[in-house]
Amino acid sequence: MVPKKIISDCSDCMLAKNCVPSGLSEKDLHRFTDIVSTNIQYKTGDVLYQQNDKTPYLFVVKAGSFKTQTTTTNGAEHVNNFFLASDIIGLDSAFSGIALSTANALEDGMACKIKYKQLAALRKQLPSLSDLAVSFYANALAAANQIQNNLTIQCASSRLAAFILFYNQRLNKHRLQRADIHLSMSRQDIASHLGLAVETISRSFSKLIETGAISKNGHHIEILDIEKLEQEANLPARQLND
Amino acid sequence: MVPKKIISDCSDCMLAKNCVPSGLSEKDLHRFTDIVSTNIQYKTGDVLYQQNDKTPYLFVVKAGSFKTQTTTTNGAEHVNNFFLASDIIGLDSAFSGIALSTANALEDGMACKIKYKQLAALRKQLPSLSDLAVSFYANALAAANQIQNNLTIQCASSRLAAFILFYNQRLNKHRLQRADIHLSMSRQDIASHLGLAVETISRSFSKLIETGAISKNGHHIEILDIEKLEQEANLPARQLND
DNA sequence: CGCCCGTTTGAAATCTCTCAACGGTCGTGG
DNA sequence: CCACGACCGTTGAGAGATTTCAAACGGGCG
Repeated sequence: MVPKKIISDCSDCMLAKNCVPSGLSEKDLHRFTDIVSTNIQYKTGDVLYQQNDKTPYLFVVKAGSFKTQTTTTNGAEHVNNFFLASDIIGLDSAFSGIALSTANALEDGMACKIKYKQLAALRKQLPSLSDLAVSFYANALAAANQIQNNLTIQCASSRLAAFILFYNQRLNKHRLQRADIHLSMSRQDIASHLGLAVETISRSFSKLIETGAISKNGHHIEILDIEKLEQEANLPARQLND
Repeated sequence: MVPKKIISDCSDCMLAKNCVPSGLSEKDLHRFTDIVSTNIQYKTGDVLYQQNDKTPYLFVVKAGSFKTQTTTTNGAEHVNNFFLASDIIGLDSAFSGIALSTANALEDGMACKIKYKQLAALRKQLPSLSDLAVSFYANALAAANQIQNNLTIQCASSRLAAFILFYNQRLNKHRLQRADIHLSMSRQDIASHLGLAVETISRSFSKLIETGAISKNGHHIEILDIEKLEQEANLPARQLND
């Protein structure tokens, strides 16, 4: 008997259309399932790979959320990115094989682990995978540019507003359009990601609540007035904070 | 007669080892030269492509320097990136075919223009090009992460120091290790890129000069003490500015 | 030579950072 | 079951940095 179960792991996957299988014909799918370990469980804090270590894998987030962070020479840490369902972790590192950052789980979740070299070999044989790889990278690059833009917003509460909008937009890619957000990362992680102090993050949340743009209960955020939030994110510089 | 000249354009190119030809055998090179316009001249301010326009091309910088910038909904502009010799412009846009930013020349220079769709077709036929494409994207992604990290540096003069180091590092990829830098962009461009006010950029330059890390004459910078500059770039937060 | 633009410098206003204290949650241990 | 401590998040106050507005300087160009 053919091991049908392994194949169905990917063919039944809700996220297959955003993952490698979308670039494969049904008859080639098994060539991918041979090099992927699906549905690996991770608990809060579990590490996918460590900065400067060898990383022979790409990871696709199936459930939960993850973050990548880098430690600079002086010991300071910076959270580079957050990853949600269907996001691919390790695109910047897998090609060279050396991890540029440390990746770990923000909450209990699942991810699929792909052997990068073998995926590259497959890509060279199957033209459709080549386009898919490029599209993954192009999307990651576009997202990085978006984050860059957000980081240059001067006003702290605007930067936070932009972050919330960006996060919500990514959440809504894989669910019905909603306005409630579960922020799985700590305030410290948000602060590090946005280049602000923790206290400033806290105060910025309060400010966004005061204006009526959002409401908040712990790590649970609700967007009450998305237009107001967008307007808040687009403030030209430091000002209008009363 | 075969149009030998066009082929030699790329085979004689100093930057060929960093460009598409490095992924091609000699016999396949003509297939690339058919889809590239080499050594197009650009004058200061010339636009390669405009945000939201269709962009069927990738550009490889041959000489001079370029920038990409995005205009947000409120009209604010942000300089995303600067491009030097051998850099590829348009990786984020070419796949979708819609420009995410506007690209233009910072000074008189040259670039080679590649028809993206035909390059993609070629990539699907030639496995070595597939790896090359991924390596280009992985490098671009790593650079974007580096810029992200620099943007979260709190102290303005540290952020500028990190920018200068990053810029110098990129310049030195294609020249003998040197310490003199020609900054072809305006202070306004640097300010926009780093998310600071123009005046702050100016003052930060003065600060770096006072410490003896660099000297400056208009757009010409010289790194006098690279260790001091690195130390300056690694300051933990806002402080030590006297 | 004068004008325009980009850059630099000065001073005041504003925002963020830092330090500090407080409240709340959670897990542990008595 | 409750008390305690640790950790996270919030709020307050002062110090410090950057922004803003303003003006002066300098080089390039007509």
